[in-house]
Amino acid sequence: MKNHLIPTPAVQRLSLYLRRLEQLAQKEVQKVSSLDLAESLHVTAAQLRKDLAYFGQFGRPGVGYRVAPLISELRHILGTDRTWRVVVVGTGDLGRALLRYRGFPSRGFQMIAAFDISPGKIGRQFGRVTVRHVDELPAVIREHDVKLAVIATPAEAAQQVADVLCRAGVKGILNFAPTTLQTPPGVAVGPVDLAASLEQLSFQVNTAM
Amino acid sequence: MKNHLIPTPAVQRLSLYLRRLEQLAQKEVQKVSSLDLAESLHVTAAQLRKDLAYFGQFGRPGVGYRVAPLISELRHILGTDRTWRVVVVGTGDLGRALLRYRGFPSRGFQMIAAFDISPGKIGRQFGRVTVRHVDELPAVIREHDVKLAVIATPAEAAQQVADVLCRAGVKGILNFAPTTLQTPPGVAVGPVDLAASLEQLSFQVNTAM
DNA sequence: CCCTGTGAACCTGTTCACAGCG
DNA sequence: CGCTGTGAACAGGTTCACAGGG
Repeated sequence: MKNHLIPTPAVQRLSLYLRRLEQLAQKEVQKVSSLDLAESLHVTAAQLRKDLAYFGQFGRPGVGYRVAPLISELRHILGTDRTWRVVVVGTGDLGRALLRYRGFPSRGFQMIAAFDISPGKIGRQFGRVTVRHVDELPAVIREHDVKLAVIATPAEAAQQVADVLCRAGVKGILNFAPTTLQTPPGVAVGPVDLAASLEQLSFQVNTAM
Repeated sequence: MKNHLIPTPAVQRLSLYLRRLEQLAQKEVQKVSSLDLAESLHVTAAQLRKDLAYFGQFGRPGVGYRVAPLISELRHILGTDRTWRVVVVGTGDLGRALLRYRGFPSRGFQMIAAFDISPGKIGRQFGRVTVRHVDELPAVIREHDVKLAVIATPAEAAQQVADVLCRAGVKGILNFAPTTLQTPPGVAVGPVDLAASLEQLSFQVNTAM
């Protein structure tokens, strides 16, 4: 609903809660209090309750939250109560690892196609998809109504690829290329900078000494 | 110095600035204004200036920032004006991709060893390192005075691995396993949840419709 | 009595606007 | 005159503390 009333960090934590809840469900835990759930995630109980409260009333005073229903609610909020078809562009080591990453299917993401520009890569099979030439991108995206894409190309190619993706109707891009993408309004970008992640650790370790 | 006066998001943006400045340096750009630098990164000029100002006065009024010196300053602040030795634990697809990732060495991170527990993996060569048994972890970490590690194991193994790393003296862990790690004070964790990153896009795409 | 949901207080981070220097 | 550095105003998020329901 009023999306901009909800803090972005709160939505990010929703993913964190969901992940933990699924661990609990696997252990057949039935219910959990905000305190129990929060403390294992380095979050305060009050914050967890507030985060959930942005979206509705899912708990019972005096009892806590029932695990299974809350999982369903969170999946619904995050939009992963359905399966998203995803394409991967760039089939270097990283692209291939993402194609085969086991954590995606169970969370609602299915890698349906991979693209590269190198003749040596095209036709090869990674995971359960065969690599196609980037020229086929728009056709595949339209045919399967793909809304999400992963960019795992070198930085130099990333913007071009993003342009093609946007023109073909993709609405969200997870970008592993170390460059900032320009996209039209309505297309979300999730930047993942692996080197930057290590840099942040470097900074923290450095300043703690 | 007074670390807790500096907003965490500001430090994260430092990585972003550094990345862009290195692109500019490669194009032999000599100087840049806060406005030019900021707009290509979806950040405001005022924010960029304030972020830098937390650490010192690096620009010249009327001129802007000189690219090369600012790169040096940022590297120094982030602690990447030296090379960090890093170990990777877990040599599945993702671990191997990280071992070979070309973006690390140029940003100050050298992968010096890889570890696994599966007999089939041990002894194999990935990138320029040979996979060793996890039992050798403490010895290698102490021998090379390793401060940073990457965990790319299944979730079930991650906490155990983290415990070993912490006991051996590692001070920062980049965690790709989909679980929240418990670490003693003084050990920083950088969580990277790939599925969660896609979930955030899913949420954004969903609520934009 | 336990635990949620929530307004209000608080605090952290961002934006504004301008003084001041080259 | 252009652009930085920065206090002051503002906005956004988090924590507190408690009312109220099972």
